[in-house]
Amino acid sequence: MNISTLCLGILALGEASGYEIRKRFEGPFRHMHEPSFGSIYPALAKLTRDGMVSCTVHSQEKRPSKKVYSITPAGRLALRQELESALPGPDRIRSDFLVTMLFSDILSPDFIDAAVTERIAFYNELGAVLQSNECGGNAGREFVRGYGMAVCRAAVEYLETVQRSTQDRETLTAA
Amino acid sequence: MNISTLCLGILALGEASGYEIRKRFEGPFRHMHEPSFGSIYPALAKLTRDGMVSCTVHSQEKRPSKKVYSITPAGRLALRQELESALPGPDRIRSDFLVTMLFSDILSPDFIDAAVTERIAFYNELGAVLQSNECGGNAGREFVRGYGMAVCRAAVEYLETVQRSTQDRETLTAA
DNA sequence: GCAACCTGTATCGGGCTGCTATATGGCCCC
DNA sequence: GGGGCCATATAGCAGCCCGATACAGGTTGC
Repeated sequence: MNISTLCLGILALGEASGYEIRKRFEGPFRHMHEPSFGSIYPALAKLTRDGMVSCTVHSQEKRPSKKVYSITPAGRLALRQELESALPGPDRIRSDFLVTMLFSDILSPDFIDAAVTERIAFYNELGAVLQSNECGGNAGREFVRGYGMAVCRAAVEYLETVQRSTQDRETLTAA
Repeated sequence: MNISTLCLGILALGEASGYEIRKRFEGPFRHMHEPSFGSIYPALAKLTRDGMVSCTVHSQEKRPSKKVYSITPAGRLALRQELESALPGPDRIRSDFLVTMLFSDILSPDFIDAAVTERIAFYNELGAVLQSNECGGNAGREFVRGYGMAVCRAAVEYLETVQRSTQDRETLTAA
């Protein structure tokens, strides 16, 4: 799965500009992928060259004009073939947080505590964003939303349990 | 957080070869990072050049000889400074599975069902690997293990709930 | 007997991220 | 009122990283 396929998929749900595609992965989809502008714009250019999408320039008042892309029938076909060509592979994860925690023995307890506290706040916020995003309509969107919420909840629960047990230990040591 | 820092951290837990570093991220750590050989070997070469690690060749009978790397005092200092220089940023996730599910409306129900079933099996297996890995000793390792297990459990629960409700709907439709 | 797989190191192409540039307008604060 | 910062919008580039490949010998399995 490359960024071209990802863009094609988003455009299958409705036309959008490169900027708008990126924005969709900041709100309620940011737990599944976060493509950068540096990969989205070249991907759209290539898709246009290959006839998978068509592009029309929309002039806007008081804003820069934007290029709105629409998926073509050829694009829709290619998208289905690409997605169904194989079962999705395992998620690629790079968690700086978990790496930091893995080496917690050589770091200061205050730093570790701050990292955990920040992470709890982060997942609480993400959970709230997912919950408030009613979105409706599309079953796929609902699934992704529900998945994100389930994982967020589990992460917060685990982090809070660990934090409480750490605090208890400190209280005991102090006493 | 780059691969150099990651390697330095692993070496802070004990000396290892490039191959062994990779292996550690296949078993119980594969939910946090999966660095490739193509990034590990250049990283180790650079760390050696910079005096962060030292390298000795171990000849082995009936096996290729290997280069075993050890962290130096300078490396230990640099690792702490690097890790404590900022709180860890958000996880970078690329989930082909969630992307596929997002576009489930335009894919065949059989394919979606197969993808969900496969994913349940995957997380069940990962959960089992994490559980069986007693590891002990290091608090960081315990934390990462517990986190992985919590997330796995939540994912499986959610996926199974969705799958059951889909089956119920099919039963209703058939009746 | 030979195919398939494991240990082990290393390189290379290409994909992607993060940063920067560029242009324009709105908002806040001093 | 002007300086700084943020949002919209597109685009290019350096550098990091992944996946594939090469190479070499050993072991397991049929």
